[in-house]
Amino acid sequence: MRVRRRKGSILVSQTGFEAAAVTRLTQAGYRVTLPRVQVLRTLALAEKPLSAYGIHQEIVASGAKVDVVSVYRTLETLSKMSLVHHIGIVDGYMACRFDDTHEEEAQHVVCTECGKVTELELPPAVTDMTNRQLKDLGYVPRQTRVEILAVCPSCAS
Amino acid sequence: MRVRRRKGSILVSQTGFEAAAVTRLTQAGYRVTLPRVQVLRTLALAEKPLSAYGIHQEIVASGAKVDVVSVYRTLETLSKMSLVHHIGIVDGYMACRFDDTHEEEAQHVVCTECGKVTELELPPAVTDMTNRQLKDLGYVPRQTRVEILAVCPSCAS
DNA sequence: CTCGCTGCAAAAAATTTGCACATTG
DNA sequence: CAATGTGCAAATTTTTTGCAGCGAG
Repeated sequence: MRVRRRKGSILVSQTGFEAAAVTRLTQAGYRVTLPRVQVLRTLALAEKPLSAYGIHQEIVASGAKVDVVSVYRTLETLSKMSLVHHIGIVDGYMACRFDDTHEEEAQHVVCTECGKVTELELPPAVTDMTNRQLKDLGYVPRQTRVEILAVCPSCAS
Repeated sequence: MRVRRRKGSILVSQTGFEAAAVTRLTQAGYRVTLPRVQVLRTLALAEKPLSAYGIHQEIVASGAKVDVVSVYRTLETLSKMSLVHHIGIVDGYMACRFDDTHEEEAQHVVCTECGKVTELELPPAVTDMTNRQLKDLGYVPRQTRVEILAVCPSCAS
């Protein structure tokens, strides 16, 4: 079974996230186990970022069962694979829907009203200017993570 | 006792942080209490962000004593006053050394090697472009918080 | 003096570790 | 069948709440 691959940061279709993730795990030599699928699925359906503990509660509430420990360990793995992102501001994880592993950048808007988080792509100029300033100061840019607080369209209306 | 005040985001002198903070608290109608001073002092001296719990441990280790609860409550107050910033990526608080309350913006670089965090000011062009994009998407920008991971000058050498 | 804050006590929530056993590929 | 990953048990660490009493202004 081959993965559909495209150039650039093409968005993977909503429903395809889980399938794509499974493939990526397999290709990387990880096993596809129940806890991993459960976590992936939970995050794929989540409206807002969930903490490790929260993900566990969600799964249990839905009738299934996993150990909390497995959730923690799973999140470590998925993070390494860039299949999930950790959002610092709200301390929660969310599914990363970009097809390629854009490990170098992560940009999110967090709605201060409803807590929803959206992954976005800032214009390259922004990233470039930021990186240039960092270099001027003697830093070596690794990963530019931008977290923005704002009121989302539906809450603003 | 009058505060020295300057226009714009002028940096308060390192040692003056505590004094300035005390004045700001007073002016805002907050009381200047031991726990608050302890937390302010601890953060003023800290090399890297400390969690609430970590701050408590630090204070206790130094021979003084406060209740953990007070540290948590103090941090809430200081955050509201923008005297301290919470850094999401590393889940820690750090002293905010800018004189005016620039509540709308916060930009920090976190060193992936040593964990040190530096507050920085990005060129207005960056902020402007970011805000414009957000508005185009229907968002109402509130606070643009930028957290960047990089290797700091001393670790890079 | 008088609220605003603190400390204490205690419970709840979140995270971590070690080891025997189950399961994927 | 051999790692790799899971569940269980238990300890630890971190955070929250309610209330009586102290002390900053």
